[in-house]
Amino acid sequence: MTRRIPASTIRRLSHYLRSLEDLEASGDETVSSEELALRGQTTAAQVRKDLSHFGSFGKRGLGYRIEELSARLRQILGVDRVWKVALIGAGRIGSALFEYPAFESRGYECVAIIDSDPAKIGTYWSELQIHGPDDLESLLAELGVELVILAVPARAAQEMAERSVRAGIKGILNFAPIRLKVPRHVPVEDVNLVMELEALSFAITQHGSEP
Amino acid sequence: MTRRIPASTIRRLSHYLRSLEDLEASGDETVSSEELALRGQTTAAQVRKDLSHFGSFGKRGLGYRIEELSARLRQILGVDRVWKVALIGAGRIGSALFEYPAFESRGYECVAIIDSDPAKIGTYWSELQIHGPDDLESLLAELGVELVILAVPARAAQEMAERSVRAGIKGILNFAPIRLKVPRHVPVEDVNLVMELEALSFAITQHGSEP
DNA sequence: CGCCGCTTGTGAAATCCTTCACAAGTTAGG
DNA sequence: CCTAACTTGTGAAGGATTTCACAAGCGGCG
Ligand SMILES: NC(=O)c1ccc[n+]([C@@H]2O[C@H](COP(=O)([O-])OP(=O)(O)OC[C@H]3O[C@@H](n4cnc5c(N)ncnc54)[C@H](O)[C@@H]3O)[C@@H](O)[C@H]2O)c1
Ligand SMILES: NC(=O)c1ccc[n+]([C@@H]2O[C@H](COP(=O)([O-])OP(=O)(O)OC[C@H]3O[C@@H](n4cnc5c(N)ncnc54)[C@H](O)[C@@H]3O)[C@@H](O)[C@H]2O)c1
Repeated sequence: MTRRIPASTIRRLSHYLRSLEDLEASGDETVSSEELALRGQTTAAQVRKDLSHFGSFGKRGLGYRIEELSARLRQILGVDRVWKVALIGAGRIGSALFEYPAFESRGYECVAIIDSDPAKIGTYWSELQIHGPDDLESLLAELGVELVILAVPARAAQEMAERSVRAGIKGILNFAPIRLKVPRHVPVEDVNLVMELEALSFAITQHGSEP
Repeated sequence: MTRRIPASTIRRLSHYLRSLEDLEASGDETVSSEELALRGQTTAAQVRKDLSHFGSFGKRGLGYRIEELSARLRQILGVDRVWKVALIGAGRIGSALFEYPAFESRGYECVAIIDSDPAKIGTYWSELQIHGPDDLESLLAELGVELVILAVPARAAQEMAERSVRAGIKGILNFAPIRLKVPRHVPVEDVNLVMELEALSFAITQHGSEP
């Protein structure tokens, strides 16, 4: 039942989970694929197919038990536990991310901050002291860091990625606008603002010329 | 020749454009689909197919003239001109974005900042005075704003989106973790950090259980 | 208990996207 | 001018994902 899962399915699973958390708050017990589809900008069939990749969690005639399904989704997405994260690059985007509460409330706990700026090294963000990059490998390894958020300038990103991999981390969220070269077993998610804007301007331009 | 274009094609086009800009700097005159594929983490056939959606820009036996192709890509992506952008929400993520230089250097010019915090209204970021949300519609319309970057809390996002649309804007880059409901002709790109992290933890979890 | 209305899970069909494979241009060189 | 070496542009094939459509399970009610 669990073969190769489309990336788009995973993104939708995240959506479903958020919808379920909203529903949980509002007291309902069950939800149908129809309702979930409505909130997720997709179709009921798609919801059922997405879920069917991982098993069958619903009851015919009734729908899905909200609590049960959200627990199951958390398990599938791997967010039924706390992930230890290191932030590399304590600049503008790094500080916005560090203070973003959704971060921690979703189970991503920042346990280390690393920056190369001598003016920042040694200072504290909340309880966390900012470290220089020299002892990156041992620091990450000792703390058991699994995820790295890379928010350094593009020219430093490849090196920091390689050193993080050497420290044994398991995945990278990369904000630098370059394609990182890392071993195949280390997943990388890229966040690229300029690309998002270009997708927008394309869509707008297209729209004007083709009604 | 230009039918419905896959979203993935557009993302790759952005990549090609960045690669071409690198190549431009390094003096070469032409580039092959092979070379472009190498840099873009894709295949030569994919590059040619992507481009063929929009016409034929290469010379057989030779490849693509770098300058010409990058100009053409800029045209296709709609970045051969300056887009006027408004930033709504001058908080942590808003300020990181405002100071991000890639922004302006790629033709996205911030011409207005809007925030509801009385302590921020009236203050300046660089040359730009922060406005309150009261006169949002007239402000955006007068300035001819086409793109909005929405960086307000989730609960305020839908309202700000609707008012921006009423002001005549043409697209939204949305950082709030909700699905905006806007007219079909207004494209929205969502940036959702938590979803990216969940994709990572899924990939990692999966990897462990299925070698 | 049996029927009804509802909703899931899932093969099969349809659609969308990528890869293949090759005819046809292009340049260089003899 | 002819051939060799390259490289594009593109139908057709192949693969992946989405949509369709319906059998089958479930709860409620008479
Ligand atoms: N600011 C944004 O809105 C934004 C948006 C999208 C992407 N990005 C990307 O995110 C990255 C960071 O952007 P920023 O705006 O926060 O830049 P920034 O200059 O504000 O911060 C970068 C930080 O990284 C530190 N640094 C530099 N080299 C380092 C190294 N080798 N090891 C550890 N730390 C190092 C610097 O000291 C600085 O504190 C860049 O790649 C940028 O392109 C930024
Ligand atoms: N901080 C991050 O790293 C991060 C990452 C991803 C997404 N986000 C999302 O981006 C949005 C902003 O996050 P943030 O961390 O910058 O929050 P923030 O609280 O630092 O900033 C939000 C700003 O919006 C202003 N605001 C509130 N209501 C407004 C309204 N109606 N009109 C105009 N301005 C209004 C506030 O005064 C504040 O300045 C949120 O939706 C958040 O979920 C943040």
